[in-house]
Amino acid sequence: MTSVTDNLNRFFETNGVKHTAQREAIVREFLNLKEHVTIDDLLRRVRSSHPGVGYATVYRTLRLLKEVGLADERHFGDGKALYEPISDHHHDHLICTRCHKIVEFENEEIEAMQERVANEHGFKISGHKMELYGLCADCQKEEAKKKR
Amino acid sequence: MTSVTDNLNRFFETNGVKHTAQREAIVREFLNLKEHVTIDDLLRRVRSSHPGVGYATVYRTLRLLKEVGLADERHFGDGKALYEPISDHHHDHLICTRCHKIVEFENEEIEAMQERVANEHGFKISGHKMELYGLCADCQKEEAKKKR
DNA sequence: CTAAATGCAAATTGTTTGCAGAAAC
DNA sequence: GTTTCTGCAAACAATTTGCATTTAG
Repeated sequence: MTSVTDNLNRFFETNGVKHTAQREAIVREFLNLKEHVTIDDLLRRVRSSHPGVGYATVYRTLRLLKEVGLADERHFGDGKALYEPISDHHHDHLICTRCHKIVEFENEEIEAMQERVANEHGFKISGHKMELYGLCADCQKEEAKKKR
Repeated sequence: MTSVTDNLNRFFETNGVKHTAQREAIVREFLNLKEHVTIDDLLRRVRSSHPGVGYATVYRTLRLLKEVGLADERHFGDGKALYEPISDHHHDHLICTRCHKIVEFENEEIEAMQERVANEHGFKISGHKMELYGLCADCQKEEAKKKR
């Protein structure tokens, strides 16, 4: 089980990556996330302890994190990208189309089947994204109300 | 089974949508696609028969198609959006991370299981996206060569 | 001392919008 | 005739890059 600190060290040990205060702040803040962030979210958090950090540095650091395999970037349709730390166990997303709540889940069986399908097409899988869209329990109720 | 012409008619019958030459060209070209296109791809195709059509018109028409439920927009990581006609049977994507080849597939079992997982979380599903990333057969060979 | 990182502003890219003229209905 | 389109150019938003300066190793 890799801890946040492990990953942080792993990050700075990568070839010629220098250890600066702002990187430390960004990477640490990011790796502790359990949720998705936009660049602005992350920058805001980082600035609360390190004012003066610029957008460019966050973008650049996030790109590094992606390259090292510690961050995942996604686009849920709305303009801006969302980032999340790649955690030990992979998970997928259930997204409510009404209130935009996001629930994470994982399911071994589905993953196994994905593997099989990929093999049938000659692919060797390295990752995947799966998003299920629909109404969450609360919003189903709300929708039912509206119809009355 | 809805045909291209059915969908084309359906499109122009939508509330106050006017029937213009450029729309006809764009929509027809688009609905006949079996693959994904970028805006540029589509514009290029359309211009071969209707030169002078502008980007804006393609963007606007594609937005309409999305609203009417005839087009699907996605972002596979690279900057630009890809569009594809929504066909009768849903499918998912296998994407080669090296040559960017895209293979479509469908799998009933996985879909059934997605449904089940969603139910467990109280969700009522209306759609999903699933993308498997990895190396296609050809690129696996290429990669093997490189290592020698 | 040297190579790499920072912050800023300017540049780029993909997409959207305002508007005057042109078509559709 | 009125409303909806079109094409263009200008506007925008997200992200990237160039560069002078600072900082880590």
